[in-house]
Amino acid sequence: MSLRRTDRSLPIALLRARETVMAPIRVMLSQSGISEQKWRVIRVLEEAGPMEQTALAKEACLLLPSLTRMLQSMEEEGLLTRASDARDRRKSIVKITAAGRKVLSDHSDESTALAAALERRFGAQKLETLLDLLDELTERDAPPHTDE
Amino acid sequence: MSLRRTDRSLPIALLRARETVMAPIRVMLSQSGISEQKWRVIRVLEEAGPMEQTALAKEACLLLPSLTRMLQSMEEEGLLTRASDARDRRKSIVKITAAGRKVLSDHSDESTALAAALERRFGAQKLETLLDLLDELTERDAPPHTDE
DNA sequence: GCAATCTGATTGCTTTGTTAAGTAAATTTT
DNA sequence: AAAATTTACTTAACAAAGCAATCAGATTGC
Repeated sequence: MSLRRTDRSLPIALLRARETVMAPIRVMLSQSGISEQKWRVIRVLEEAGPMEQTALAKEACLLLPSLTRMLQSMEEEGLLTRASDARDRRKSIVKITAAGRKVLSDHSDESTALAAALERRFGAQKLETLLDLLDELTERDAPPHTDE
Repeated sequence: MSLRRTDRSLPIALLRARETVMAPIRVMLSQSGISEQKWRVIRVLEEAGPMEQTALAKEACLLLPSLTRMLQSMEEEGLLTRASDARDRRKSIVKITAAGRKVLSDHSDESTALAAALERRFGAQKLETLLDLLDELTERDAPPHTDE
């Protein structure tokens, strides 16, 4: 039995790195009572525009049942709207509202400052390299698939 | 308001990358009914030896309350033991058992194979670079701390 | 030596994750 | 076109995460 050292295990290393990076962001978000997940949802919506839930779930790294529940409360809070697609009435199109955008803009400066602080601490060049590697790893293609 | 593109946001990029990497591992673990979190706990315990819960929580990226509850069931399952420290009876020292080690060895081969497959797909050199960057980012030192 | 504070772990409550089942609308098959 | 299948989302049920409050054992100040 010879498992990798945990700090050379990619899943664990990714998780630890994320915890480090998220710590100050969690502080920021907790002040306005918005969860990490809701923050991701509105960021994706703002970036990608109105979209259906399945795509949104994928982009925001959430499972559809979790998303369904969250969207219900977020709709009640007025952060977004849902409307069923005219062409395909199974689909519901989610769209960010002005109030949703306001949540983003309320935290925009601080969020940018945090990102800048990280960039200073870690190095702009390294950050670019890291992001490139992560994007490449994530590659929206087929999964590794070794067991067959 | 100018937030980064989500794929250039480190927290989101880390999360998406992790989801990609974890997918096949989740398949492996689900077959033996062990959760991702328990897997991390026994890996850390095996690697670092007996340790108190606060340190274990940090290494395994869990909050103490979550860990407390997990340890209760893992102790019942015989994967580990808890004993209160003689010197400081607030602390409880967690130690992996033979049964706990067996869970690791049961998945050792497959786990190694998955890691190897990833290495082939992604490139050994890139993987090394990525792990180095992640380790450096995680750096067990003070957090960024910009708000003061 | 006792009150106040700090630390490590636990418990309670709400939200989220997870799996499975269910519903409704589209698509495919025959 | 009716039946069967697939797709998109929802609901349900239960485990786990996350946060706040609590408890017990140590430490510190007086």
